[in-house]
Amino acid sequence: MCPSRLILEHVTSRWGVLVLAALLERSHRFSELRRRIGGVSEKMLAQTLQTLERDGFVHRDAKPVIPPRVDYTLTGLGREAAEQVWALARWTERQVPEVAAARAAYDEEKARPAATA
Amino acid sequence: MCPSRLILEHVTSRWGVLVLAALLERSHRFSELRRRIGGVSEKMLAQTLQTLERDGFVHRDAKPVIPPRVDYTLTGLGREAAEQVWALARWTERQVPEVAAARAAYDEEKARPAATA
DNA sequence: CGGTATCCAAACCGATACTG
DNA sequence: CAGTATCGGTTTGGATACCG
Repeated sequence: MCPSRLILEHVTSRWGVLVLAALLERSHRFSELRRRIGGVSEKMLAQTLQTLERDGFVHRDAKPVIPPRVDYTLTGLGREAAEQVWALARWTERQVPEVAAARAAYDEEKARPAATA
Repeated sequence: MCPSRLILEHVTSRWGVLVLAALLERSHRFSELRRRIGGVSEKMLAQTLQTLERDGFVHRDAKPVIPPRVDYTLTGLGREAAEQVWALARWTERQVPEVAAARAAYDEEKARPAATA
């Protein structure tokens, strides 16, 4: 697989985008992220965060206190990535109507038994 | 799921990016794409192309000749999308060394039983 | 040539239970 | 609070065989 694919992968993964978007606004604690994003399991959030940390996109700041407190912050690389991905997501959102129209046309075309133009 | 996710999904899917990149250069026939991309099964290529066509990113031009000849071309929307995604992929490629370094540091950190800073 | 249909293995992901 | 471990359902995707 092309090397960049490995990065694009988590950058565009289901939860990766949402984590990046949340952190683009400000740092978050683990449960804050979980509540903020909504619908993500602890497992997936932890996994996503680990991958992002591993690749240098987020910084994990674990404070040795009780109860534990861990803050996640974007690194410089992570901020750049988040901005890129966020821009793409925004562009995509603007195209939603056009895509919806294309889908409708496509479905109608397929539904039609034959003929017509 | 957020609506834009559905579009981002195929735009950033394993083969979607590669198809868009290939078509960004020029139109391709089905088997041309298959050879060009390499490693993609007929099934996945067909599926990818159908999704992209359905959403209005590529135009499918089937000529009623024997043997069959089908050309795939980017639509305006598809070209925009391809450029965006391609730009992101290029940016990603430039960051590969930085990410590799981050990974190495991360792995070394994990390998270390304790101490040091 | 340009697909579709079927089968099967692997990966993904959520729910749950448990730990430091 | 911030995770890890395990299990099982769902989805994904490749190989193969076949059709127009």
